[in-house]
Amino acid sequence: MEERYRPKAIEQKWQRFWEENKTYQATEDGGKPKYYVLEMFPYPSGRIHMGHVRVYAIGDVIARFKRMRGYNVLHPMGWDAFGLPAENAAIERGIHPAKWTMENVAYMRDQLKKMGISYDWDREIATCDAEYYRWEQLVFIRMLERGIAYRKRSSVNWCPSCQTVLANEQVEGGRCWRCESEVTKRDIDGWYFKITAYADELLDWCDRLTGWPERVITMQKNWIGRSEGAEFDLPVVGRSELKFRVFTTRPDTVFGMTYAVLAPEHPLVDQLVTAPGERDAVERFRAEVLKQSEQERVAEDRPKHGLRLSARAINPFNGVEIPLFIADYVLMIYGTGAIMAVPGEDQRDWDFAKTHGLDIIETVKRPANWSGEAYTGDGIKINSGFLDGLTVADAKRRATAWLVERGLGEAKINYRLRDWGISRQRYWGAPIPVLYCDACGMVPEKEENLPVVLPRDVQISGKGGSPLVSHPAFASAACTRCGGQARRETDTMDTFVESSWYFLRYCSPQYDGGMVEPGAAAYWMPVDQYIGGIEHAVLHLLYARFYTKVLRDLGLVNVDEPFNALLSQGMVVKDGAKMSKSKGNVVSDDMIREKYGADTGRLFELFAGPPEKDLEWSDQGVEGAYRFLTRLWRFIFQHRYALIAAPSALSPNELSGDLRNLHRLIHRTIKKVTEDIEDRFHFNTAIAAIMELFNALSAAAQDESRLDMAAPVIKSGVESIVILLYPFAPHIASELWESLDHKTTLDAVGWPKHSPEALEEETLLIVVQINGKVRGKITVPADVTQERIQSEALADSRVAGFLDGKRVQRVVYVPRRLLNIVVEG
RNA sequence: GCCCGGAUGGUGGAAUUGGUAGACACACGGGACUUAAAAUCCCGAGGACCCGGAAGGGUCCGUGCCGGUUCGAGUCCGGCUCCGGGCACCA
Repeated sequence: MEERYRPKAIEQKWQRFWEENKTYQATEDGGKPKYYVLEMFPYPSGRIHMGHVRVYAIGDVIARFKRMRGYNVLHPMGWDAFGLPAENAAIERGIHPAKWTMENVAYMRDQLKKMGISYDWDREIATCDAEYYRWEQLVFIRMLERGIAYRKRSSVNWCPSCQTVLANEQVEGGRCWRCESEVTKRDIDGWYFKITAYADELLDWCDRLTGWPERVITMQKNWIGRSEGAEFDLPVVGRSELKFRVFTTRPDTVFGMTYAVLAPEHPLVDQLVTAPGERDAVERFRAEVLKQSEQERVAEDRPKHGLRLSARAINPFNGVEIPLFIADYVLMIYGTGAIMAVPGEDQRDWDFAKTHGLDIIETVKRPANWSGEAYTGDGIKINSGFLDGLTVADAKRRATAWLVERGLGEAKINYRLRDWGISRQRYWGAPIPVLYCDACGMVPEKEENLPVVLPRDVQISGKGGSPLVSHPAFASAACTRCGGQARRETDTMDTFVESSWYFLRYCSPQYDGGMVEPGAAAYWMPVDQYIGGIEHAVLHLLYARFYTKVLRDLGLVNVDEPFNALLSQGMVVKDGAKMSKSKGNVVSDDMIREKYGADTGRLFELFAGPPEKDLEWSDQGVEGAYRFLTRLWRFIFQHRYALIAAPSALSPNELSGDLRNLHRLIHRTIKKVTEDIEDRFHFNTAIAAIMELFNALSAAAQDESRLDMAAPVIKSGVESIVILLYPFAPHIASELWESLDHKTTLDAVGWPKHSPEALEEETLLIVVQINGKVRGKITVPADVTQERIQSEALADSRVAGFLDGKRVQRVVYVPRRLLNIVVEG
């Protein structure tokens, strides 16, 4: 053992040891319970920095801890290797996306190894590997057969900068999630996954995902946006052949309907409007709506624009004729694209009615001191014919029943969630395995032809769309049905498809009989603990849940949900912004490792705060972590031979006074660190407890005269610290363990158990309060009665001074902790 | 606008179910070592005020603000303020 702590040398030593011994290789055998811990895999964008390291450090603590606790742990790593930045690099620097990606992978893999993260590297995968995405293509064909994948022409979100379509989940406030360009609308043919078919199941399972953070569940529920209501037809006045369907969540308010609105692009509008003058007005209105939807969509409190049509509709409930509008606040994409308007009980309708001078009928009795506009609360129905006197909930049921009895409508559930658009007009992604034949139309690729390999020999210019379109060998192919000339699909899949099942592939990464070897999936799935950033609360995490359910229905896995528990870690922040290359505020992990070592970098990020909170980067904080490891190193170096020589058998009964307290602290620390890691993932307090124990040991070791007697306790304390520190700072812990003359490695040693006997206290510190204020503290034997404590407290001179002869009204005793004497005045 | 979080020393953060607020660490101040500095080690510390020559001792206030429940509130309840996040014409 060297006197100086040289992190670089020992980190290399142990990393080599782990690699050579395949310490972290996971196998399916063993009588141990399995534990699958996974961090969201990274996009190989270049370099890992300390902003990225946090999630891996968290995952590694859990993986190492669980191994020591006797679990068979799967902890894999791979690369989300398809995506736009690779293409952009190709455009900017003329490097092929594949080369750029794999170079980044090589560098980042090396970085992760140098951080000492305990991955089973034999299971590494990259999603751009044809042996990976071929299974996704096979599943695509299966989804196609079942109608879960389908093609349609639709108005889509288009990112002009990325030159591709985006899914709804990938648009944030009208902007692209990646490049923040303003998203526009386009009518385009594309492929969709029918996630809406799973809307109910995705929603129902939200309440069973008890290991997920509440806010992620809330976000997913909101995103799915289930609403129950009714649908029915409104006939058009004087045109018996024409009617339109409306959806409402408030069928109880039908008697308050004073007008109806169609979305501007509603197909009925063209049939309703025949007079040339009105047609022009409609077209002008539509043009205006289309224009504003791009720019003013995000604007707050947008005024509602509408155009009154000459046609009128009939309220089927009371036969009343009502005016009909087209208006921008009704969307074609939700419900039926048409609404009945009830300004009395809907704020949007109220706003519109006010600006257009329309009637407002109240159908729910307002509370006594109500002063608002539209009333959306509960109450008793009024002005509502046969619904009068009912509550809102009862009236909803009655109104719906009324519609059903007459065959006019039905109960209906609508979702905000829309099908997942997966076509991307880009090169660097997994090819969609279908062909278009002039004679046969769309035909799937034959299974034996899979994978449809993404060709490497392309020119990427960034202009004129995907280079696949002009790649003759790829784009033209023989029809799989008639053998005739066919055109291959040149869109590629959204990269979120690859990340929707990578956790499955880790179970059997080499398996060539399908996506996953059934036995391996049955053994490892689901992921027991998933860790990642909150930014994927509705993106990746919703897609992966959906895709898993599809795979389950295809018989490929037998789990309903992919991730049993989720930990959403906070960002690493520096100078008030998230640490990122584009912000220019990154701290390189290479530099941290060079100066302090991987253990220090990890320890700092774990100690600075609980994982779910944002973490403020602090150079001094890193220094502090380094100082702690150095002090520990030096302490063990100094006392090394005494510690090795000291006997280790200990019984609390043989100890007295300070040493017994120290012994108790050791076991209290073991208990606390165990619980902090296992129950709450509060690594910061676990590390604080370790530091506290070390401070106590240092103090005990200073008294040289008693060192002999103290040695066994100190030895036990030091060894406990080294073991407890292992998940956080594995290299230094391993080295210190070895230097204490241990032949087995820490992975084999196992996690310590605290001894309940050691925790027992022979004396108690009782806080004495008078009227709730601390007035004294007394030390009493642990087995003492309340009466005894009370009399001792009253005898305490300080306490007596405060009592000052006042009459005691009441005494509250909290066993073993506190005595509160309540006095008059 | 709606729905979630959050607010504790100079700073990051502790405080298990209501029971000693501020663990641990950073920064800071003082001291030791040193020719000097760095490193290291030791000591101090929420604020205001009081007693004492001093070492030391004491009182009051204090967890964003106002109120409540309780013997006792950082923790529970009601009402606000500010900050962060999500959704935003979804009928």
